[in-house]
Amino acid sequence: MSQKVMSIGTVRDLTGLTERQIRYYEDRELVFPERSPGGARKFSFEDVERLKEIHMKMKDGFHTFELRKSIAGHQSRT
Amino acid sequence: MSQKVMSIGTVRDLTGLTERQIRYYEDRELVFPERSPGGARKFSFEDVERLKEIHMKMKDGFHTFELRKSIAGHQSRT
DNA sequence: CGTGTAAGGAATTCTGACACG
DNA sequence: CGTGTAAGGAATTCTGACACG
Repeated sequence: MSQKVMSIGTVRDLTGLTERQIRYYEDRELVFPERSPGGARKFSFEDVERLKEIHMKMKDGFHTFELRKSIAGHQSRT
Repeated sequence: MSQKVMSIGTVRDLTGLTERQIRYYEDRELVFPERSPGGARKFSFEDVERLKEIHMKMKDGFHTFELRKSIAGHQSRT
């Protein structure tokens, strides 16, 4: 489940988020997809769950910098 | 694990097969990937395992039409 | 039969920017 | 701050065909 295998379009379909939101959450260091040789983002099922969780918190009024702490602990940025 | 989420390039990397082989095995009805709106194949982790199994059998001298029976039973073509 | 390859096209994804608030 | 969008380019995938054996 932690294997990075899906492209952003698949993640969009699975989470219901827009590509823009997914890229932004990555920019805010809330998720850490890998990259294909060509530069395309690759996400895992865990990332999908994490993104769903992030979005719910956002709807509850949290900001990205706050979530970076509360949801932290999954993976660092090795 | 049965969710169709990876594109053929990812499957290529995970199985070590060539895209040509993967497409051929689909043509021979040994795996049944879904399609994205644009026509791109989408595979599941189960498909990846299945493809590895297929390739091992092939190396043992089996032909695709023989494998369609022996490995059958996973999924039909609904 | 199973697989390689060149060919041309179409869909996918990427980044940086401007916008609004 | 979080997200939408138009812009241009690059990487990915698709199909049908010719090839060899």
